[in-house]
Amino acid sequence: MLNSYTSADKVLLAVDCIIFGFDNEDLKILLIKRDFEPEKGKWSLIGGFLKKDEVLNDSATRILNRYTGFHDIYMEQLYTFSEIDRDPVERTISVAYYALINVENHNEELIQNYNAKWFSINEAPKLIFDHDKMLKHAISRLRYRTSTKPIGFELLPEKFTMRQLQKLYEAILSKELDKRNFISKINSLDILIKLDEKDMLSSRKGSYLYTFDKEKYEEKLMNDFVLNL
Amino acid sequence: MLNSYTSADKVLLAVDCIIFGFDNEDLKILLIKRDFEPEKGKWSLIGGFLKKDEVLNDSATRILNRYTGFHDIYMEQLYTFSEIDRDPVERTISVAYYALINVENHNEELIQNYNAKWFSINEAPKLIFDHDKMLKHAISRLRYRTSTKPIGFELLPEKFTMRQLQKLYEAILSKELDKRNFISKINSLDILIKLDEKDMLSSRKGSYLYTFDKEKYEEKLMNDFVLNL
DNA sequence: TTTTATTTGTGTTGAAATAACACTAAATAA
DNA sequence: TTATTTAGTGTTATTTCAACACAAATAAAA
Repeated sequence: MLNSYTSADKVLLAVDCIIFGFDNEDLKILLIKRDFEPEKGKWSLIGGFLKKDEVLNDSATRILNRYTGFHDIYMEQLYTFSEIDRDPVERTISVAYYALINVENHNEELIQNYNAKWFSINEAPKLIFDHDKMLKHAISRLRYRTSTKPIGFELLPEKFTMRQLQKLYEAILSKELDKRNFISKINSLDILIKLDEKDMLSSRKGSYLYTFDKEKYEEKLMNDFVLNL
Repeated sequence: MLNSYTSADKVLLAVDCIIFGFDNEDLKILLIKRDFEPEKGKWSLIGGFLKKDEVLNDSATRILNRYTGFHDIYMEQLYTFSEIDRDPVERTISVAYYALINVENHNEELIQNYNAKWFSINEAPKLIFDHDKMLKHAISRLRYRTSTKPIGFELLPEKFTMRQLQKLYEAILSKELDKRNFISKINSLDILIKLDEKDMLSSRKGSYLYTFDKEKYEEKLMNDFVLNL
């Protein structure tokens, strides 16, 4: 029976992040053009290596911060990928995370520095290694998430219209939703505050702006629920 | 920018398995009494270390085989745990898996050798390290699984009664179900074959035995579905 | 000033799914 | 023969879900 720690093999542990954003039309992911070998010049998820005295979540946070400049990013562990040759350089196990951020207020400069770019998930280029598989997983998890947790706070601007929220759900679920049914389902969650203010940019009539009721939102984040759209 | 593989830290990667079984009454887990330090004599999930040239799934399979004697065990990766001091001996990241097996036909001898024992999930002892947390995760994942995949083939004997199947669902979901509603929902899945044979042991009247229609079952395993009980 | 075009905002209704509910049938044991 | 136990089986009310259309507000164009 193997009971000796010292005889066990050690491996490299990477963390790769699928960063989702939303531009009022499409669901997007942030990719970088790798500037080192192997696969230099190819598109890749952002990632890095786990440090010796670092918890995985902290590692993901550090990596996310490095590429976006953000602290406090919503993020969840996804799955751990371990195919032998997934990384041709050296055996590397990768723990994938996905994150949700607001496209609008992230750091342009950082994006430039890192040769990063937002892609619609439908128009994303082929990615290196097994990153395409990770992305698929992430999308599927994000879809599931819509049925058990509120979503939007992390992806939308502070104030947003009902239409924007609906577009977000449509982008994630990749299907069209009925406006009236959507509104009544969302309202039944009781997490929105209707403001006395209209957005006049997107229509002649103008549409009311909403914000999330942060307390109620976070309470739902903790305690799941069911939402069938 | 960190782009050097060689400068990254390597860590120990463990695999821990939550093995679920079912005894017609309770949902059970297989635990072992550790026979080495640290925490010698305490109850623990079965586990081991990932080998250098091994994929995580294979590692879990190997470990499951060692303790149960089974090949072809149904198994899914759960989550990766990485708290710094989760293992007091050395920094160890652990990838948790859960598995479903049939309590009846597993290897008694192996259980003896390893000081293993089945516990009802309600009566499980405190476990070492963060294994309790892993167990919680696993139960929650198993519950979710009932709503998207068929379940039972892995946990029940070849032939079983409707009541047994219901008891299994009740044990997993930890709630009582209405017999008539349960039967009609299960039947609508169209994965059972009613046999021309009765089990006379558990009642005077005797109850029909069923088996899974393996093909249909596996088709549903691949393609999810929705089952609300 | 009037007309046109565009997007918002709002309820009802039929269909489907779900949850609640109770009695008879079969067999063995007393 | 009677009593006991568990199996087997449908209906109904409630709830949820999906489909559906038109008027109101405004800005732009005529």
